[in-house]
Amino acid sequence: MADRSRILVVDDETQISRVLKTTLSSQGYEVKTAADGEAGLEAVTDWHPDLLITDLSMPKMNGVELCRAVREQSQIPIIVLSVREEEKNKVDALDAGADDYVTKPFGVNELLARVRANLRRVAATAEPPNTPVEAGDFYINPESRQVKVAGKEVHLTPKEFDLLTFMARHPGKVLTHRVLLNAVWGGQSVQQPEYLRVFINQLRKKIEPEDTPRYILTDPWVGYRFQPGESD
Amino acid sequence: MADRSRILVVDDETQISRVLKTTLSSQGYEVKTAADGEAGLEAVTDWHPDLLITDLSMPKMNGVELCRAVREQSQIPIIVLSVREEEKNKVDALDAGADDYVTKPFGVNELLARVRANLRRVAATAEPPNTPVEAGDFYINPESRQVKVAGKEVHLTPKEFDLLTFMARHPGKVLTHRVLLNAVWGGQSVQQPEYLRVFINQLRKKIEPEDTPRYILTDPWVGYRFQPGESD
DNA sequence: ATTGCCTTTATAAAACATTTACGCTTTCCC
DNA sequence: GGGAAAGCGTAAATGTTTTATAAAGGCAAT
Repeated sequence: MADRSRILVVDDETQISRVLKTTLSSQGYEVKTAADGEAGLEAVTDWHPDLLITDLSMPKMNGVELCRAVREQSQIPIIVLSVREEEKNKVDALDAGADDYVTKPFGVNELLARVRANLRRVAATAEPPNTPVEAGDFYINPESRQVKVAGKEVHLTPKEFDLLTFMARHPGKVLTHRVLLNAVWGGQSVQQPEYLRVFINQLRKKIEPEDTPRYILTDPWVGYRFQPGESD
Repeated sequence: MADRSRILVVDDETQISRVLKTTLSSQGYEVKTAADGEAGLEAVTDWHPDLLITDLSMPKMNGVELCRAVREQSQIPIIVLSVREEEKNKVDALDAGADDYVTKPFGVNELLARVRANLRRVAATAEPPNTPVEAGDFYINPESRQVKVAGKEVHLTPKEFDLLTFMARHPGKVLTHRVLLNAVWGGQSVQQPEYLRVFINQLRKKIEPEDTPRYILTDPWVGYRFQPGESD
């Protein structure tokens, strides 16, 4: 990442693509453009951009579908360009995995600010995957796959372990069903929310000391939240 | 933006235009006037004002049409001047993208307060949607879905959360029923205004410390307005 | 055949959204 | 003015979706 950040722009209006390319290039970014969703997805796979800017309405594959497809393979920030006050579509896009949206017509400076903000955010998020997680009452060692809760060792099955580890890496945040399913079972799976309930339940039986959950909290209609213990 | 803010006044009554120009200029704003909607739109395109004040009934192009046309190209705050008899038009204008309204006859200080409030609001707009909203007594974190009011945490259901978040992102702005319903329930929904009443009520019960609303204000016949606390 | 784990299925309970109802106030219209 | 209509706040009933939980079926490794 010491290199220049790569930005992929997906839009069927060549006029907008060209303006964006010029503007972003002048800021020191490396820029590529694609004219529709399919080409965009291909470019994500081949070129590995650090950030994706995409229009919502496009031929071949629209913005929401593109978001979903990209999320199958990558966690890069996605900024969506939407027209007018279509709050609902924006929400769909955000649900599909987009990180941000900018409403057309937009100022160049606004877009640049969003780009910087999103690149900065992921830079702060990156973490070494094999470091032990220590938080509150929990100690999780990914290498030995050892788990201790309040000093006591607990035996977890692989899926249980993956689930707990992922949640422990994002303490306090609400993790939607989609995110959790994707993290543990991978993108292409049938992704049935039932899995999640079953495994959350099993995890709780092994982890929660009392009857009412204290570590794994449920946010109805949204997802689950992991609270490692003591303080917030 | 270190420059003086530019304000465009669109009104066919030259008497009002003149008064506004004098008043606003004395406050350090740079002011231009236009006598009808078409001239106003042209001035928006050419002069790029930071804020627009417009009358509703005008020759050539009325205020509602002007709002819609301006919104095609710009997100600047729009304050609408309306008279009692034009209640309906006022709501139309707000739906068409206006941010605020002042009813004639109005006091100069009232108008100045609205101008300041609306200029201040746009100054703080280039944030990704997942950044926490901090305003007045409120702290709203979309990522953890955590809400704090005056330091105390409050649990909100998803719809309540969506509603509050949307309002908090547009503090001080008049939000019509249509806009709110659209933002929370989406366009194609049945859009019954009853929903809004019920949820506003529930939000108030969870948020308002006293009996008389302080944060969520109702604008009768128009919609609601969110005031995060302290000032204006 | 046994064991351990993942996947399904089934069902009761909980959480939430929607709808209905009603008293009150404000506007509208004659 | 005065009655009708519409908007608002509020509480409560109803309906739907989501969740917790147990348990059965399947598959691979031992």
